[in-house]
Amino acid sequence: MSLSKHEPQALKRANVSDAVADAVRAMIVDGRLGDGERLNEVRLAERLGVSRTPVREALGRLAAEGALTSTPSRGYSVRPLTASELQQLYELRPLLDPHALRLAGIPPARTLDRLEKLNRALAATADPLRAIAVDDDWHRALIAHCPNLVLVELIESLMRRTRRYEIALMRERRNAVRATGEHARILAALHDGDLDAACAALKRNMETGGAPIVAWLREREPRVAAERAS
Amino acid sequence: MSLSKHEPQALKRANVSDAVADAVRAMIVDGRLGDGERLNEVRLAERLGVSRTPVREALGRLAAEGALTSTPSRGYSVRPLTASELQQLYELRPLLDPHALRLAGIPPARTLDRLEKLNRALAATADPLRAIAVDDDWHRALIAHCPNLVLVELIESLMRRTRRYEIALMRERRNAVRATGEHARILAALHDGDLDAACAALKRNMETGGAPIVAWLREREPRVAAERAS
DNA sequence: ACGCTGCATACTGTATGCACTTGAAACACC
DNA sequence: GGTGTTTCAAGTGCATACAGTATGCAGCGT
Repeated sequence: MSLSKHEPQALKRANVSDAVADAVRAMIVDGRLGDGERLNEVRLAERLGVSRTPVREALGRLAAEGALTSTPSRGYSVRPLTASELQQLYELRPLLDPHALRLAGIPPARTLDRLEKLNRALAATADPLRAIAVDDDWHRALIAHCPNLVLVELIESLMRRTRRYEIALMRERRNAVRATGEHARILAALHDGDLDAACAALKRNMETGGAPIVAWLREREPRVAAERAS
Repeated sequence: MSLSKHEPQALKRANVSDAVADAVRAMIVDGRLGDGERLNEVRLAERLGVSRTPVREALGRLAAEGALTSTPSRGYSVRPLTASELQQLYELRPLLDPHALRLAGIPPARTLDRLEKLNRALAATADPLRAIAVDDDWHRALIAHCPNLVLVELIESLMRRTRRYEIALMRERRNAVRATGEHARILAALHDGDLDAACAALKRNMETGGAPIVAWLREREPRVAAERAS
């Protein structure tokens, strides 16, 4: 791990604690902090060049978000997701995303253009990590016009909670599975003005999306548990 | 520290900050803290007999949960829900609850017994505030066997976020609207082993449930805005 | 009388210090 | 050699102290 001991990272945001929260969030999703890893408050504070207080606040908020767990007198650690919990997260998307799309209705032309552009970018992107971000953006754009913002925020939250494992898988297996074909079918239905068909296709897309990641974690889980036991 | 002459909260939990979070949560739902009200850290700390540090941690976590908002240099305040946001919360229940029930399947006999008992208690409860709790319990019990715990937790979170307004309405209008009839229809379908019918009835139940609260807030909203402007 | 400016106060945001708990290594004992 | 005990270091949890910022008010000027 690259640690610049004395000069902290940018920490641009107004509140220091928000900045710390962002920094730790980033560490979690991109794998610098592994599953179940314990966070040392003083080291974190030193590394970021701030005191323990804003660090503790940030960690508390991340715990409230579900990214960390706090065990009494032992501080915070990265909350590991079980394979079954990850599966449950993915199982909600076939329910929520089509509903959001139905509420959003057929997107306007400029959004359809953007969706096609994003899908071409997805096909063209070599970096699998970048592909994950583009895929997320595609789904975000698809439901951008949904009037139920609580639902949109909910879907975003599901995406955030699963992203860490998608990235971890992509780091191991370099071959990204792209859903460009399924996206194209959804777009075709939308162009035809067939909202029902688009929602059905989106549902299928969401049903298949999570399977490889869950399978990967399920296969990997016993190994991790064994490591932890030793 | 001056021993508090008035110590309203037990503060039982192991962590002080958790206890504070619970206390503030309770203050919000039962109306001691009104919409948009600002929280003074020192007064809160004194009243609960602790220092500011755990208070700040608790407030930060409540903000992460969405119960409070933090405005820079002005601290935390109770996050008011707009009528439309409240409506969006209620609009998700007809989607989520039936799905959870379908995943749960027909409940075992002892759960059905419990549901009928709760429904009779709902009909018999005079106190409208107690009735809200019983109704929530009924819906919790209905989906208790749902294997997707993320979904169950999600529904609980929606219940928490709306409860404050249900209680506020019940305080004004003392007449509670009981859904015992709709519950009975759902139970009848479950007794018949007809899961589809039960889910459909539950969907209707959820579609009608939120309307009066949303209407109440929508009617009340301009008045509140005017008060705040003055 | 009205508005503007500067000051005082209150409160938030951050840092630091202290006590207590926990985990583990060293040690004694079996 | 293995096991139970003691001691000690590391680290969290809470309290307090300090600094920066917004807000209300008084006084001044017009």
